[in-house]
Parts: sequence; C-alpha cells; structure tokens
Amino acid sequence: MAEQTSEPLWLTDEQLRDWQSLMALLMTMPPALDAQLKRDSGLNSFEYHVLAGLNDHPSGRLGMSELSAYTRGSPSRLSHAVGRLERAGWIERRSGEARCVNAHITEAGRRKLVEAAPAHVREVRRLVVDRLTPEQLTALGAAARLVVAQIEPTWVDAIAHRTGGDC
Amino acid sequence: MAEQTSEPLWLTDEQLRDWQSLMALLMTMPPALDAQLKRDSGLNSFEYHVLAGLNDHPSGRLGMSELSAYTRGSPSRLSHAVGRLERAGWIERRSGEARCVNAHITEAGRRKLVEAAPAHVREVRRLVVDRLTPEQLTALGAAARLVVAQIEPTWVDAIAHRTGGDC
DNA sequence: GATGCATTGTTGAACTTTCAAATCACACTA
DNA sequence: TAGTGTGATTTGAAAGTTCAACAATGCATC
Repeated sequence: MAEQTSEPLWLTDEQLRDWQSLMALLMTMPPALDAQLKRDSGLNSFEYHVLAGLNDHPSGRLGMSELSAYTRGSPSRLSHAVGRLERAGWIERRSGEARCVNAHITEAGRRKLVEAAPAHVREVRRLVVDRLTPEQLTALGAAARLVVAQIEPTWVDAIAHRTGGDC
Repeated sequence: MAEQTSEPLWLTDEQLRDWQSLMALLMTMPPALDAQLKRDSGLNSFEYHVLAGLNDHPSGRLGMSELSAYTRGSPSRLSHAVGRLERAGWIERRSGEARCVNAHITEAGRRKLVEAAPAHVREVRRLVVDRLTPEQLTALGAAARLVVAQIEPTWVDAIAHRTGGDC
C-alpha cells in the first residue's frame, strides 16, 4: 500500500522491452544448452562445467571450495554433482592437507570432456557467436560483465586471474 | 577423434571472454532474481511469471497452453505450478470450451502480485537497468533478441502481438 | 454413429537442487 | 591433553523440474 513515489517506480517502454528480451534469453538459453549437452553426451551444464574447470587446471585437480566458487554452485550442489561424476568414473576424490578434499579429473573424465566439447562449442557458435556481429558480441559481453559485477563483485578476479588451486 | 577441421573449431580470446561473461550472467542472474522474490514474497520466478501473465491479460484468464507458451514452461511444469498457486488461493482453474482449461487469477492473486511487483522491479533496476547506460541496455536487449530468435523463432510474435487468449 | 487419431492437460516417479543439520578435521586454549 | 571452536564437506529430506505414461475430449473418416 504505502509506496515510495520518490523514485521512478516503473520502467519506460524501451526499458521494459529490453528487460523482457533479457528475461527471454535467461529462460531459453540454459535449457537450450542443457538439451544439447544432455543429448550429445549425457551431461548437464553443471557437470560439464565441473569437468571443464578441473581439466583447465594444469594439475587436473581443485579443492571443493575452489571448484564451488568456480562453478558458482553451492557446496551441497557441488558435492552431489561430484558424487555422480565420481560414480561415473570421471572424477576421483582425494583428501588433501588441512580439511580439504581435492577433486581430480580421471583419464576417462578427460576423454569424456574431449568428446563432449566440440559439439558444445559448435552449439555456442550456432546460438550466439555466429548470430551477432563482433561488435554486438563485444557489447553483450561488456554489459554482462557489468551486471555480474553488481551481483557478484568478487567474480571479476576469479576468472581473470585463475588464482585458485588445490589445498 | 575424427574431427572436422573445415570450420574454425574454437573461439578467439575475445569471443571466449565475452562468452564466459554471458555464461556468468546466465548463472548468476536467475538465482539473484529468485532469491529476491522468494525472500520478499515467497514466490519463485516461475510462479511470479505465471501470475504476471494472467494479470496482464484484460480477462485475467488464459488457457493452460497459452500460459505454457507465455511462460516457456513445459505443460507439466505449468500444471504443477498452477496446482501450487491454486492451493494458495491465487488462481482458480475452470474448464472452458473444447479440451481447454482456463487459469483465472483471483482477487487474492492480484493483491499478491501488486504486493510483490514493486520490490521486484526495484531489484531489476538495481541489478540491470541502473547499471548500464541507455545505449548499453539497448544493445543488450537487441543482442538478446537475436539470440532468442535463433533458439525460439516463434517467440518474437508471441510477446509482440500478445495475441494469445483463453479458449 | 463407431473407430481411430490428434490435442490438451494431468499424474506419479525419477532426478536435481536447495535447505538445514550433522560430521569431520584441525587449531586454539586452558 | 582434554575441551571448545571454526571451517570444509557431506548427508538426507523437502521442494521443484523433468520425463514418460495416462486420461479425457473433440475431430475426422469410414
């Protein structure tokens, strides 16, 4: 009932249109990527991301906490997912120093990823990269970074420096 | 093993960077919006969208199929969600002509939405609209539309014309 | 006007994610 | 060195989504 009229409450037509377009993107794109991955390799986006994160690190391993930050999954979500991947033989858990547990990608895991990646990249191209001019893609990326920076201020470093490691 | 080298397989550094930025957006934004809605009104994004869809229509009702298209939810997902909203008293189901079932928003449902909307819009402003220059937002919206058009060619009309109705 | 068929919507089970509590290992203190 | 605290990870149950099968209804065709 009591509303603050001091600030403009609603959005202009253009803002609304662009916002709805963004919402449409948020609603359609993850399912599209998930569908491709699931169909072609049986992985979901999160699991793919976990494997990719491990594979990208020279050591092929990462502490659960670092991996959790990298994938932006809650510790619990990660733990469940790693459990599945471990059961499939693509990851091994080994406890490291301190209280840490390291997730190691196995050879089978690397093979799985190498097998899954090309089709995934192809899909990313088809849906996004090839759809936009270089300038549009640049603008999209820049805008995305600004919004993400607002939501999650710590992230910019995280990816930029790739500073994480095992424990 | 056998790979097609005929097309450029991987992405350039800039493309990769922008792609990762977009992925970060896809991963952080829905949870952020969900969290705000859940915290402030107990609804999740999908349920909010369902109520908003009904409320926006002059008649306050919509066939399940139309609503399913509008919210981009599978029939099953919608059916479950409407079940919850009905149990909460915010929606009523009435069977219309043909095989159709109409979802009607109730007075309580409208109140709920009116109560939830301002904070949600405020959050959208805070995370997106206020973070970008008008040009950036325009560019973001335009790029999003292009990608969505590729994923879901039918959509452009759907929102543009608001042609759907009950049955 | 009966039969087959397509469309619409629901249901229940399987799976994934979330949420809160429990576990475990180490560090610190008395 | 027993006791307490803190941080990392796991666990199991609740909530939500997906998936596949199942009504229910109208339409076409014979």
